[in-house]
Amino acid sequence: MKLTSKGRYAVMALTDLTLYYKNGPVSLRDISLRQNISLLYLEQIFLKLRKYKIVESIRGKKGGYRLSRKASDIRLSEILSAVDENVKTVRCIKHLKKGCNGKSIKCNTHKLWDELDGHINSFFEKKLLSDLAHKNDLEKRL
Amino acid sequence: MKLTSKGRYAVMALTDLTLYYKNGPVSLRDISLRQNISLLYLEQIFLKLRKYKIVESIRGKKGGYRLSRKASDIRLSEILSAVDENVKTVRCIKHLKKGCNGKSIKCNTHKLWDELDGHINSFFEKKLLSDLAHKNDLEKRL
DNA sequence: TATATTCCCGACTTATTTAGTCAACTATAA
DNA sequence: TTATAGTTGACTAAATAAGTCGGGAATATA
Repeated sequence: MKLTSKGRYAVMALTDLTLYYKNGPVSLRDISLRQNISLLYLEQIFLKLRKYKIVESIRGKKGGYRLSRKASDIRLSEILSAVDENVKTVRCIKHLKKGCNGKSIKCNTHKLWDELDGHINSFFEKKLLSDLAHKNDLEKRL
Repeated sequence: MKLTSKGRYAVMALTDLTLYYKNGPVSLRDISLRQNISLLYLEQIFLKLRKYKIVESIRGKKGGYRLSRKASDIRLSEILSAVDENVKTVRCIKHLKKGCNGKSIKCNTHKLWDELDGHINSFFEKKLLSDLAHKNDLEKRL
């Protein structure tokens, strides 16, 4: 089990965005340089974040992105599901085809994976973007 | 994030083993047939389970495997780590190379992943093999 | 002792997913 | 009118996971 870098990057980038947003929007170029994430890859990621209304885009020169809500209103679970890091460990569907109908021993372990899903999801639902972005972290570095 | 099928199979197979063990050892062939998991793949998995002293093997005709301890003494975390499902979401090492030293904003999110690791690990540490294998599940099907 | 069964083990192939790139476009500030 | 920055789909490369193969060793039983 692992979290892929896409979700990690999304969280990192949004933390950066939260910290560096002041008056104007923050460009991906800047985030890319600061966080050392490929610009082209960031574009892919922010496309999804925009579709899920986590960020808003401003085009053109001086353009960039800004959060569409307060950081304290954005759950990490939303971010991860936006970039398709679906915290869904196992789907029974595959097995159904082979005779797993929820009654047989084959399904003995399903409840376990369901519980696990719930366990992980609740972790990310409790965490807010604002929990990660502390202004003082930023100031220390300047 | 997802749990791979290797870990899933390991848990399924051991649940099966627990339920079907009576006097003699249980062969992988039987588990393979009941759980619909490739025999060759099971061999791979049980090799690791044996190395980690979760099961013991009995060779030869009428051979097979048995648990090396009571099911109530086997944590799921052991099973998963045996088959290399290391529940380690992110290692900072990769990033260190690119300048992540635990102080910069790049590491802002690390604490998060560490917490997540702990959260998931504690889930699997609390769960025992015996929690999954209930004799009555078996009897219902006979 | 011969044979079938079962575990043992490394190497190999294939499939799937993730990570990252490219090219061509649209909008807008200066 | 030009440089900047987001938009989009398609593409490639790399990594990982899943699964297979072939040959070997141990042992119960006939």
